[in-house]
Amino acid sequence: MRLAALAQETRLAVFRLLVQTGPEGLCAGDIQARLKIAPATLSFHLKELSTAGLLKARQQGRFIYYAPDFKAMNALLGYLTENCCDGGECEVECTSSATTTES
Amino acid sequence: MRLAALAQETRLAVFRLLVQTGPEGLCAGDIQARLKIAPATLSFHLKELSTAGLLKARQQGRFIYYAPDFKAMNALLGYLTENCCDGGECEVECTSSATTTES
DNA sequence: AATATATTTCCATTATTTTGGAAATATGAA
DNA sequence: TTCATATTTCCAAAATAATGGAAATATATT
Repeated sequence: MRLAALAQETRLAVFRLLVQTGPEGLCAGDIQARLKIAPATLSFHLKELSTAGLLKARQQGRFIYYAPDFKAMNALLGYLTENCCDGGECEVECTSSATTTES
Repeated sequence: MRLAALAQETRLAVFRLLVQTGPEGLCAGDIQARLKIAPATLSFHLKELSTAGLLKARQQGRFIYYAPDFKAMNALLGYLTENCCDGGECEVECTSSATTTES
């Protein structure tokens, strides 16, 4: 379940960081350094997010880069909009331009 | 955390049912009958959703009606769109008209 | 091959969430 | 007041998830 993958402090933080970073992504070590998470723990969450389809991983040398899968995120938003925002005054709008949201 | 409230099978089912039902809502007993959940369990989840701000409850006689809080749902979608769908090709669109999604 | 670094897997521990029976509370009806 | 129904709270058991140290794996460098 994609929702469940995002519904966890640490994972949401990781995902947000990666969204901010953009499509190039960050390698595990960088994420670790930025968010101060034990390697094993981070690895666990990265797998969780990847399994859910929210992250794409690409190996580069001995680094593994993780980047958000925007398509998946769109699908999730689509699902929520369709199934959980109907019948009502739904008014979601996409700010395609970076809305620089400080942590 | 609102995400966490929705990120649970049973609660998502409850919320979807209520969204389908509309602003009048359903009383606990009806939800219970439809989704076949033990009363104590349902009560627990309803509280969870209410606490998260996703449901509004109104008492009517000895029945308690629960209805989705569409504003809260919009806020959640807004948050996700802002924070988790930036930098990318985000293209969420709201289908304000009922898109009859069968369970 | 030996060494160094990046990341993951293994695994046990701890923490959190979910579940539902039974008792309690609330409201209404007779 | 007594009885019936709706819902919740209490509480303990069961299930699931998160954490991180230590060992394993993978890749690169010398």
